[in-house]
Amino acid sequence: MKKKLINQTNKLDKNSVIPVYYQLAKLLERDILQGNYKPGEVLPAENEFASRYGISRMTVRRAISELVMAGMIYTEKGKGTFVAKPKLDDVEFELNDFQREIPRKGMKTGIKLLEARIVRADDELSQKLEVPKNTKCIHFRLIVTANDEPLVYENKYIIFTKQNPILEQELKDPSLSNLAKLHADRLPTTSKRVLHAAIVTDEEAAVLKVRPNTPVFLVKQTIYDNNKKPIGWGTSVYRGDRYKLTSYTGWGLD
Amino acid sequence: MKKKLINQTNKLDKNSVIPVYYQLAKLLERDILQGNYKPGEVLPAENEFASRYGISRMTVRRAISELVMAGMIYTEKGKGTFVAKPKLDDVEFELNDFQREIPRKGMKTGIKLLEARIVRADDELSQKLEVPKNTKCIHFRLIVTANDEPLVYENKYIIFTKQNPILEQELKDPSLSNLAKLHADRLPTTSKRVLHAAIVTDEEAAVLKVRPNTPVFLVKQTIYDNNKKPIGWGTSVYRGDRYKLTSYTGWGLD
DNA sequence: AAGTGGTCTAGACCACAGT
DNA sequence: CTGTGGTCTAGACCACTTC
Repeated sequence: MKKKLINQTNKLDKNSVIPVYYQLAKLLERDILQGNYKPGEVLPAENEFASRYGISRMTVRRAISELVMAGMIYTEKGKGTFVAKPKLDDVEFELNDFQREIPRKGMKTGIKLLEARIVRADDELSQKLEVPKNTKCIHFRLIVTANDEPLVYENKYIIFTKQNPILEQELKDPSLSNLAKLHADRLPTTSKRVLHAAIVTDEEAAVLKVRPNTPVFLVKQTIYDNNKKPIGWGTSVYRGDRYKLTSYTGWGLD
Repeated sequence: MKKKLINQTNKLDKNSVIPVYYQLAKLLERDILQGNYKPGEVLPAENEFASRYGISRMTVRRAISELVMAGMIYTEKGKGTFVAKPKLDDVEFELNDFQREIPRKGMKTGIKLLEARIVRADDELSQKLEVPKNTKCIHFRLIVTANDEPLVYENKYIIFTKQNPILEQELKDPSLSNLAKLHADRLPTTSKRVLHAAIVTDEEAAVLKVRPNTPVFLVKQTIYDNNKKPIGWGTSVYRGDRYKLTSYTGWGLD
């Protein structure tokens, strides 16, 4: 019988001022971030944790509840508790909602890959990705369309570490996190986005087929692995005449 | 002895398929939204709820936990459980963070009230506020400055229902929700904001002292009472050369 | 039937607030 | 001191999934 030896060196201190549920939650969080439990995998049962650590099942549930709220794991009644996949595309200001909204409004979306090639990091890119100059990177240039009208123009760079062919997958989901998964050997866990108000450059105006001085949302995104090291960087230019961001706050929203 | 009669007609159905903690949470939520418990007030103790409804204290705690997560109430160890004040200014895309960041960066902020007078609702305003044309409203025009440099230009309208003098309070917190509290007799509970990318109009450029064609964030906000009826409406123009929005998603952010 | 997570109980001890 | 919320226990029954 093969036994999982995860946590073999880890103990919970029942006499600590730190609550047991919190210790267990952090312990599990660490194991998940370290990859001892991988996304999609099932965790040991609650009763197993309870007997393994000599604590009550309710305490185990409290620990699990913490990670569920953090979005790291999820539960399925009768089946078990599973490690969630990091959602890097749920943004605070929800710019991505528009990509999902467009199909619902009866428009057909498309992705046109303008360019995908290996480049050497210049000054700006080496600084953004925290790598030496001339490091090999993959550069993607693409536009997102709705009913053949350009809506978004994107430039994305991934540190080149995995010799993968360019597949259809890129065209189905050209998000920075997906590109990183396909072309880098480190797992993306965190994403930073900065939203700017801007005016189209001449190049962007030509690609998006808009007049000069059109207002745009300019989003600069960096994705990181679990050690906070950058994996990829990119910019997205959203047509300001077609996009807006909505947010509700307060009570009674249900 | 005076007894609170709140919930006198409300019962929990222990045999329902709906969990007891959920029933209790919804019951409390309704009481809070109806104003039976007001913001800042202390709720009955957990043991009181337990004995009042004949359920375990742990179940009461689970119900309370739901509302704490929803941000409607908060707890203080040794003191009690209290009704929270609706935070209408915590925005999903966190535009307000900049108002708070500026002082931390050593700059002194100021608010300049350009205008505050009673107006009659025109077509657009009557539509936004869902009131008949010519309804009395208060109109505020103001700019927010940092080191005497204009950063934000705002126009705000509140339905006129309370005969209050213009006080210093408006200048300390000229947020739409605060203005509504001061000049309307309905409690604001919900806020909707829509963020646009835009270019300054001539009037805005003059007030903000920026060149024409400067990119800006244009935020249109509506605040509602607990019946989803609008109380106020306003627009805010943020200098795009000074503002940017940042958001982090994923794991390991702590 | 066996195993899982979801709910609930009736206690218990603790740290902290206000008296 | 009493009352409060925070934590924890050792059970229990349920609905659901899988075999």
